[in-house]
Amino acid sequence: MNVGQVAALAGVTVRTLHHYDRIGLLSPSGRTATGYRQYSPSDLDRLHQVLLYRELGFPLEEVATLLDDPAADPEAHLRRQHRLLRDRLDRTSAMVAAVEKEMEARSMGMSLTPEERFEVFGDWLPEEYAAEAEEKWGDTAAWAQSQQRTRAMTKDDWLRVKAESDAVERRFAEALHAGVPADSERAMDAAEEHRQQISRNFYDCSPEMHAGLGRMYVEDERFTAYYERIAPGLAQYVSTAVQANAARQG
Amino acid sequence: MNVGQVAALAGVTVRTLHHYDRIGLLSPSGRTATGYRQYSPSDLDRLHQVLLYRELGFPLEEVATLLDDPAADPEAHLRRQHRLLRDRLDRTSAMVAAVEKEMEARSMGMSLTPEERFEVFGDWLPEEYAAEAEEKWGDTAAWAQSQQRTRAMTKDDWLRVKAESDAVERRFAEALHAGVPADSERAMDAAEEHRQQISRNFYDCSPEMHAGLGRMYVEDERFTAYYERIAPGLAQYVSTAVQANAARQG
DNA sequence: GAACAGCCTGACGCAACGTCAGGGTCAAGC
DNA sequence: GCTTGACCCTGACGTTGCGTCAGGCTGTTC
Repeated sequence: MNVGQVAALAGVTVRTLHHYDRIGLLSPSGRTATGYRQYSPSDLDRLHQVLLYRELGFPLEEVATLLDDPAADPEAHLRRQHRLLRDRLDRTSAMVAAVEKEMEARSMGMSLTPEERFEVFGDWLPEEYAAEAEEKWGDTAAWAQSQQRTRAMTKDDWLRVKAESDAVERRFAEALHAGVPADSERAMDAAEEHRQQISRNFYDCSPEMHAGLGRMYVEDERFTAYYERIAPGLAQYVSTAVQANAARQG
Repeated sequence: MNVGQVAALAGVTVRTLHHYDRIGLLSPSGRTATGYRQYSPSDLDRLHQVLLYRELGFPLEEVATLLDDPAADPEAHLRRQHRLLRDRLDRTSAMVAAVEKEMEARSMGMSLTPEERFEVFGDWLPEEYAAEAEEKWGDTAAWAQSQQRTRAMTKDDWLRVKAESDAVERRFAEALHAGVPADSERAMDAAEEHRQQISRNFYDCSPEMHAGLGRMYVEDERFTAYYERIAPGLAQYVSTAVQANAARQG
């Protein structure tokens, strides 16, 4: 097949295929004597994968590394795509629900607080993050353990985990609001609860690892944003409490 | 509120807010004496809308025209956002189903045809298109009529409409495959059926309007791609048949 | 009053293409 | 065998939506 046909089949432009060729993401396996690109069935396979990952928001360079990884078999890709798509499904449902909530509120003549309205953008951990996390920690024991446990979780398990973490986040927020110092006993106790929660639900989280997480809460702006959305100053607060707790343990 | 706080609340970067200010999409309603941006609650409202439309894939310039349209009240935006989100939900479900189908096929040791695998990218009419269509035809009587009728449609109605149009597309494809000329009686009859289908389900489609549609099938590459995915050469075939039929009527 | 986080305005960089420009190629029809 | 029109090629520049410094003011805190 030549470019035009492939483009029509896949619903992309010819220019896009040229681009993928240029950057080495998808080079047709052959050329005619006159230089026309010739796409084989396996090229179409690859294009299909590329488009799925692209749709999920992956940068093309990352798509290339994913697809060129010899350790990742086709089924692994399918499983990952399936998981990411379900994540998106959940996220979109949440947004639909949020819009419906707002419509309802409006029709009753009331309006929501800004926090409530931005909430849905907050329940994040979107596709991009999942991929980055895997790249960062994919080869650690903790990641493997976490993957194993979360794979076995049912919907109910997830709700329970979410409720647990909401609760500990509330404890932090209340302590902050009450003016309790972040390195106080009370805050450190919440931090310890946080650590044990992670250990129970995801992976064995040592105080050292927990301290590392704590640092990330202020260094990675997405984590910062997550906590700041719950309460201003909470990211720094949790970070300090977690690190103080780690020091106390050690 | 100043930039940093708004950014944390909404889960975007400060740079993004600067950008929105620069392009006039969202300018804070005030500045301090020293030039600091000050965001009011209504600025937050607008930001919320912006982020929703952005999430749905609208270019920022279009978001601006949407939000600055004095004729569009907040509820209209909510309704549109709701519709677009549900479209995305349907589309994502379809993709999940497609991946599951492929996983199943693989586990049984068989593989799908390329057409089957790209199908899901094909059932298009995504968010962007809906917006463009409205911009193009939003002020025509046909558009209003179509909006009115489609609003009243149930899920079952949609399935029926989809089945009808699939059937007429198959008639075209079979005629093409059989080598029947596009301006033959048989092809023109299919075209006439197509026109009446549009008139029944969407808006009164005169032969002239139908001829215009026909031209678009070869001029707009997305329509072309749609028909080409059913069968190679079908876009041109349908276009010719539709225009020949219009000439026959006139 | 010194330190440090937070804000400002340029200005350049980048990803993923869109969009010509200028020029060969292929199939169909005369 | 020649034209015509659709299709292909390779540059090369343009666009969107920010990221990422750089260089400099502001505001709070100890």
